[in-house]
Amino acid sequence: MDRRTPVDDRTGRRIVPETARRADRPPTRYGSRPTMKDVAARAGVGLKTVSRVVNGEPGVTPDTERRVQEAIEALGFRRNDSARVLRKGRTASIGLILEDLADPFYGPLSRAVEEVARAHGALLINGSSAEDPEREQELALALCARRVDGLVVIPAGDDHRYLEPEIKAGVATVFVDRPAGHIDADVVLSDNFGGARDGVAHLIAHGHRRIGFIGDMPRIHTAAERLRGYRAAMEDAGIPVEDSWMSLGATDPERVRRAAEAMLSGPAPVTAVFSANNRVTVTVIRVLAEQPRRIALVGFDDIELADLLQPGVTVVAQDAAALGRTAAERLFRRLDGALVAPERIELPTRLITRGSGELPPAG
Amino acid sequence: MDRRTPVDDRTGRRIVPETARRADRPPTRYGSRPTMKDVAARAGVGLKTVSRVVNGEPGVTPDTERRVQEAIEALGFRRNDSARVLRKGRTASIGLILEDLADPFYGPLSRAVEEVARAHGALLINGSSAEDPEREQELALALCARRVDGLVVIPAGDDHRYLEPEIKAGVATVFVDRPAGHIDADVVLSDNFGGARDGVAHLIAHGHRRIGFIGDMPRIHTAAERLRGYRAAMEDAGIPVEDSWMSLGATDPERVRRAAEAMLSGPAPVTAVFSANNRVTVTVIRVLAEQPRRIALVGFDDIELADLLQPGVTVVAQDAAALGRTAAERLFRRLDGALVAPERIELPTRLITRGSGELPPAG
DNA sequence: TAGAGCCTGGACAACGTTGTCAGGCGCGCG
DNA sequence: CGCGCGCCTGACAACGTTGTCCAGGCTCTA
Repeated sequence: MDRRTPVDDRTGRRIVPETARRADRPPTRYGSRPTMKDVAARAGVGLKTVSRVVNGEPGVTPDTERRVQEAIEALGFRRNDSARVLRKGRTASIGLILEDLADPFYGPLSRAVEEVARAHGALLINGSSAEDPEREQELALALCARRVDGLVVIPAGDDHRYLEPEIKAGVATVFVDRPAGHIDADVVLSDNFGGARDGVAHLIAHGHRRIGFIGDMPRIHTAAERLRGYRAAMEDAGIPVEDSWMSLGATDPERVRRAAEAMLSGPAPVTAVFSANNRVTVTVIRVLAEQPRRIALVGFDDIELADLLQPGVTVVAQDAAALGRTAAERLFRRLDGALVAPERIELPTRLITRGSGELPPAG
Repeated sequence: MDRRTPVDDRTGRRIVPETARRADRPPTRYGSRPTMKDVAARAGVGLKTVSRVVNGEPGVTPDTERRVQEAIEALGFRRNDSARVLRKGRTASIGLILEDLADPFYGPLSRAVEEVARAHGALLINGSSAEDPEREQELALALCARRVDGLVVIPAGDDHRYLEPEIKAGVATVFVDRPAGHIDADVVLSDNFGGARDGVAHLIAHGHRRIGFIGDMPRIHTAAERLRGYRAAMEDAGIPVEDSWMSLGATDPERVRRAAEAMLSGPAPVTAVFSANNRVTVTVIRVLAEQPRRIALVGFDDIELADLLQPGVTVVAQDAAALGRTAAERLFRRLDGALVAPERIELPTRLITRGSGELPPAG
């Protein structure tokens, strides 16, 4: 490292002052902004004429338009959209509330929502609820106070009656990944039940009967649905499920590790595990790698590099981008006034076999 | 899958109408919103008194406050922040422009920015530039028109003079991950040069002399700095670098694969590779897995599951969350009026050894 | 009991933009 | 030559909120 510049001991940061401000910079007062009135005065025209030019409205002589453009350029004018919003009623922005921006599952989802918003000329405001219903509500209402045109919500809570006045007032609202609670609204979901059932059936088809299930907290809809899928697959195959094979709770590595190790020990350990989301899967992979026997694994949600592990990880993949895209498109169609009755849309999942789900039961 | 509900053949979506709206719902006109005036009328008080209650200002009798609260409740009133912003000048929101929300590197970064914003009572508006300078500018100016209080920018372009009027007008602006072009502004960077140099020196220390470098397009600052670090390490060790060992360009899998395969073939192939970002690393791992000999690898940026591969992937990790946090904190300190001169802050990187970087040169 | 001071409440303007409407000018037609 | 029509242009109000300022009523004290 370059040792000539001072380094903050505690943080290790290196701090270098930037070059001094260039001398030719005009002495402008900070914090002031030219308005259309200023532009009008400078161009020697009326206020409304400036508005016409800025918005590309017809009815302005080329000569006048040029004068106005010059004044705008000279003053560095930029229209104040807050005032515009106040006047027009629409903000051309939508809100997205998800659980955690840093979770790799939500990256593609929010990117997809953003793309659709961009195509409709809208900006995206987003916030993370951190799986806290109160924070979800706080965020949603703050966005409504900003008068976003619409809201895409990945619910943390299970009661969304607080949004009723907003929806009535015209905020187009679509729920994604999990259904809304106690209100009628558009919902876009993955086929959590079917996906989990297919994944577990896949393990059964490869000879497993003692299959473990490790999932998220049961109050979360997706977790409950995936458990239901597991139970359905086992029942379809006529396999009675033992309580010790199922573990639901927080997805932190410590708990998941304990749960997995419990299922894998004792007199009749499981020979396969179904892990019900990406965070759980990552920890389960670590635990299985330490086992003397090869344990089969199918995970819900795809994972980067899953194909490079030994063995490759078989997963039930959901299409996060499609979830986001579908929800956002529906939101804008509603804004265009096309839709009336709320609908529930379910997207299919896809089983991707890579090896871990095809392992035979270990003696 | 449940076969009783209709399925759209093309998309595989299942569509179910939600239950009919509840009958007890009052017939409200959509799109209308009560204002403070309405609340005042209903409560039988003046407009300003409502404002006082809504903002928790003193000088209102408990009895009056109760009456106002009841009216707010009854009408479902929610303050219109657009009008508030217009009046007050501050929006309590900041903008974040990054390259791609879906890139796992930017998830923790934007999450960190959001956390800091939240602590300051501000919302986060964000957009992706898709590495397109024009789109970056378009987004930045749109956010300025919304009168965001500040801007965190991961630059796609290399000329940011277009932001000068905005910064002068008081938009607190901080650049992250890459420096700003042609303007003085706060910058928060990782030590790309030092990190790359350390990573390459690590390979040299394990006996390698023929070391390849695969990086991003050289116009991107981080890519250039990491290449500089590679060259410095090689020079420090007195190893002359051959042109065929270096490859810079787009990070799509096809190009990276061709580049890696080229370095690994021929009469004197490289025995180790330094991959200069997360996307490159993922592809290089795939290519190396197909090679008959064990090739050493050090990558810039950490990768999930890197520890579970065979061998584990040695990386130079940067702290994305710290980048975002530092930038956002600086932005808010500037908003508080504490800062004057722009600074350049550099965060250290960390070498994490997991096996792939410690392999000896293969015969 | 009267005056001073405090506390509560409300009228009014202003924030910067856009929609409405009317005025002025030039040109074509009768 | 005069009238009417159409095209530009600008004055004005309104969007919903907050800051300023003043009025009225109350209490407390001399």
